[in-house]
Amino acid sequence: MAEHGRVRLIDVARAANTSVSTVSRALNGSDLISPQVVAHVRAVADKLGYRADRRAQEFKLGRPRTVGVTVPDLANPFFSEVLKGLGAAARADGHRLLIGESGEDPAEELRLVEELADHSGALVLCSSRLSRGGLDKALALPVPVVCINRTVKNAGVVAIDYRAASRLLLEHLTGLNHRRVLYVGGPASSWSDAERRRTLRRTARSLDVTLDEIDGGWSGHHGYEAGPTVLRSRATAVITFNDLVGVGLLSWLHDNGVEVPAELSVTSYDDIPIAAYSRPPLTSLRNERARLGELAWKQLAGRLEGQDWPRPELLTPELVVRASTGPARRGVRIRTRG
Amino acid sequence: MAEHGRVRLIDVARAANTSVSTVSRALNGSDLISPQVVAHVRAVADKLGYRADRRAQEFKLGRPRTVGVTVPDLANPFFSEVLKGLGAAARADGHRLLIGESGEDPAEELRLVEELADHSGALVLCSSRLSRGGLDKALALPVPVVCINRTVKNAGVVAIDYRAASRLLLEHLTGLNHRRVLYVGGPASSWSDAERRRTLRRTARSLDVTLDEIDGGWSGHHGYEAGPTVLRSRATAVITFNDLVGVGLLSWLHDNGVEVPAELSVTSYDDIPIAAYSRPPLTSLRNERARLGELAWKQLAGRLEGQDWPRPELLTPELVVRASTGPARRGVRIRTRG
DNA sequence: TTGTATGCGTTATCAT
DNA sequence: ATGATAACGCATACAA
Repeated sequence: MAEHGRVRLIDVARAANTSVSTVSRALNGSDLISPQVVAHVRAVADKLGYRADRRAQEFKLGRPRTVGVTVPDLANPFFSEVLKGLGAAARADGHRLLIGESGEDPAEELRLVEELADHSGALVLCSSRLSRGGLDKALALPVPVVCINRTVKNAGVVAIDYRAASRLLLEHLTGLNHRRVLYVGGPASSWSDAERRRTLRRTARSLDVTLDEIDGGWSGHHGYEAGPTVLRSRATAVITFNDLVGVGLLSWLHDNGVEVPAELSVTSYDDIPIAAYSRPPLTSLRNERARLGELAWKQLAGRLEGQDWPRPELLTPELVVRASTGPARRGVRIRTRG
Repeated sequence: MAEHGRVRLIDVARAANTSVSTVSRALNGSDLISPQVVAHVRAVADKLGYRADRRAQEFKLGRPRTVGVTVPDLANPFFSEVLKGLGAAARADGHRLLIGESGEDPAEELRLVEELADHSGALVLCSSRLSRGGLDKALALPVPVVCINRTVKNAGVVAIDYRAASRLLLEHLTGLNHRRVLYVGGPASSWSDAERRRTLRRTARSLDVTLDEIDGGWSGHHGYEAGPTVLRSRATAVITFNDLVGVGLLSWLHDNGVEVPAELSVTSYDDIPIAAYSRPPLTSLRNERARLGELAWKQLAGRLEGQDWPRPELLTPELVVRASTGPARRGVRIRTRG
């Protein structure tokens, strides 16, 4: 009967001696159809191994039930967790995730966004590295957009409350008598990095802390390579862009005989799993990453139903104190070797 | 002109005073059309902000240019790297990635696979946790399937050569005079774990090494929790299922005053980035994860063009020796405290 | 070189 | 309760 590769509705209809409409209705559980026919059609469909062509269905029905997502780096557990939350929430509502990784490259992210928009009914930009202009282009696309960790108008926004985050970090450090703190920054195009810097500066001022800043990056080797500069600084505590950078820095400090936290305290944002297993375990800011994804979908779902964008949602992190932070050393640094 | 939300081909045709076919051809660069018309149509399309409905295009053209992928755990850098390689290769050939995460759950993976198959033209199962029967169902789907790190018939196969891997590991350890080795295993449904056990046993026998095994898992806390059991064992060296487990174990050992590698050597599979930054840095097996993804796509691409499945491809890992392995201790364990 | 008409697989509208 | 048919947006075989 089915001489095509795939069994179609019409094949089932023929085999069941009825019409495509009847088969369609029977399979979709329409109530205006006789139970016997439904049973019969179901049986025939099963026998033939019929599977509805979901693409054709969605094409006919309208908007694709697919959510396009961009992340800067799939290997960063922060983003994996966001994707988990987003994926679970979206799937609960019958949607799938089309994922693209920009490799921290704004130009690539823009290409990605346009490609994804062509196949998705909605877009989520995770920690977008897009330029202002790139973001405008993304928002001009004919699909609703939610930004995670970046504030924009005319879009959904879900973000970590970095103001609260930076305050937690600095208050913890001042409580340990640190007065001179160094921030090892993240990727240049990162809004999160800019925001961390802004809130750190502001809070540092209010707490009478001297804040120095250097450029860093997003991964372990950026932290490792920042080692020498960190050592030259006069700071007694370091805040790194994220845990990956923090762990890399810890590694360099160990390799060069700098005792943590006796000589230098290290702390960071995100609290990904390895923060607990690093040596020493890293004091870090825990955030509800999966929740970020979940809320992003909630905003999209509402928007797709015609509602207005809600107000930006800010998630407050929680400080997890571990062994990498301790009382500020007094006076000059003790060098144990090197 | 466009009273629908979206600008369609026919809207452009009307605005350009021509027909849909001409517009279609002009936009797709058909050669049998006059340059002036092409220019005119292009201009009109741009002015109207026309974007082709890629879904309709693909629907019309046939097979969806989407590759469905399942991974057990998005947060494991091993899988992120595979996804990077796969995504890059697929995208270079005009395909996208539909990603699903099973959360290490075979039943969930099966649901996922069927859902993904409905929207994809091909499937890649990464370290599938599917039961034998589940796998059969997956292979019966009307799309070609490639398995990464799992061997099956009638499908593409790309995997790490665990035989070579286990040999590298054990020869390294015997070179350091270890004669009693403990393997801390992975998830029960993992083919990779079974394969690691099988090849370790076999190689251990040939090298006259006593191999003990305990159950573990896939993440840091599995390693941490294996600590007490590891300590009770008489082994002088431990091999963990992967680096995440290894790092967790290292953390427990440190917390409990066991010196690595003086008292116990620890080594592992995968060499994810944190292996280099753990304390001590972890001796591990580096593999070309991104390449796994790349090769998976190559096999799929060939298959989609009608070729037969090629022979399974095995990637040989490389041992990266770091500070977590050293000469076997002699006699009983020295307890520094506890 | 361009336009008209058909079909991809499905759902929904309109008859019956 | 069921069947014939139009339509979703596009590409293309065929006609002109």
